[in-house]
Amino acid sequence: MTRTGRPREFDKGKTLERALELFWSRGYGATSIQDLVDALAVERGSLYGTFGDKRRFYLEAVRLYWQVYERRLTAALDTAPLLPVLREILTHPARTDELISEMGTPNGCLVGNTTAELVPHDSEATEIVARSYRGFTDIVADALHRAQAAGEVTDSARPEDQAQLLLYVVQGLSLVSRAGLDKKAALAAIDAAIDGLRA
Amino acid sequence: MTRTGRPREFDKGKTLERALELFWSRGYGATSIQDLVDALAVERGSLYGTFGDKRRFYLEAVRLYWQVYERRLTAALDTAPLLPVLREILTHPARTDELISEMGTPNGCLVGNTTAELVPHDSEATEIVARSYRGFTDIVADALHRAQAAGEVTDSARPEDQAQLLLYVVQGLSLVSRAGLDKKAALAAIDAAIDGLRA
DNA sequence: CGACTTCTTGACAGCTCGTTCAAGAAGTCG
DNA sequence: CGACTTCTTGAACGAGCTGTCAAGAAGTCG
Repeated sequence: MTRTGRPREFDKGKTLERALELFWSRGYGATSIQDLVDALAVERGSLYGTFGDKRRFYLEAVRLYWQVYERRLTAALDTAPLLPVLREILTHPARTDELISEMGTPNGCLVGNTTAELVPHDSEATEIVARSYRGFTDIVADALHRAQAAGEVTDSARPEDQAQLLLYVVQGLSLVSRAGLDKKAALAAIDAAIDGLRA
Repeated sequence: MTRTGRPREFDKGKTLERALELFWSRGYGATSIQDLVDALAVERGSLYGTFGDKRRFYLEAVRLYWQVYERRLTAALDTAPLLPVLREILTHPARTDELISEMGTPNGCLVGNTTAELVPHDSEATEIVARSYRGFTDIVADALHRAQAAGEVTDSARPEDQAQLLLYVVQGLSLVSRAGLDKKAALAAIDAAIDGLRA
């Protein structure tokens, strides 16, 4: 029996979501505990008591991010025709409306950012992002498989390989766009990729 | 006239190259001045006197990286047929043999790594990587233009758009591969991309 | 040789950061 | 109320970092 003590004064879930936004926009290393304390209105000791150290806190945020993204991706791709939706997803890689209020994504894809910053030297982070990538390709490959069967997508390549290629495209777009997004050029490139999938 | 004083005891160019390797493999933030001092066998004061502060040092290394890569890319793409070479470049994004002795690249593409770590909040870094990306797409678009004229590459999309897409693919591959490279899957995805360019 | 310039060395200041911890506050239960 | 548990607060610690600087070494030039 856990004898109940003083109740927590903040919402753990909401706090994790807000920390996710901060980590997302600034990255792991550039987000200090003090930044979190200021933004979350929760003191250091409480953060440590609730979430463990900074690294565990961050990894928990990444897990949440992927969890939400995976659910939205699965839902979005369960439709026909597939290619228009796929195009939309590529151009808005993380339209996770449930999580962030602003229209644009703070800074590309959090999984990609984590890869650049912590992988491969942090093995737990490596496992999380590897699983996320595998999840993405599995979901997309499933959808492409259906779309191939429906005659919408070319079967000149296996769905898994097409999905892997799309993963590269999303992550590349997300990364390169940080240096300044030429929307016209980006859209044209995405269209070229989508056209390459057409049957 | 500059009265000559005590001569420098280390080779500036070689030192920059070795610093590049270190920055490449560990990233900007994770490479401390002490790491550089140990690896380069040059004391702090000399580094500061020769290269300015850490940030300028790093940006100089990135400039060198791109300079070498650009030269090799231009040379490599000046050939026909284009697609086999393009495939090779995608799968070995930074085979800059002149710079590194080992076969594999220390850690993806340094320009991509810089993008993830310093862009957009560092404006000088942003300009460097943006110029590099533009250089890449210019060179590749030129080659694709020739290959389209030769009937090797499909003209269903503009060469610039195809080049932009290839930039995304290289950077995406470079990033995602940090989480563990499934060579079979990666090659198959690249092949799918190359096949999509075929006329 | 002596004046002058530049490079080398490594100690040091100053700062930021992650993490800990003791003291107190806010609950529950008997 | 009093014992017990858990959460809160914020000061303090120690580690690691970047950048500086004074003293000395190694050259050139007159």
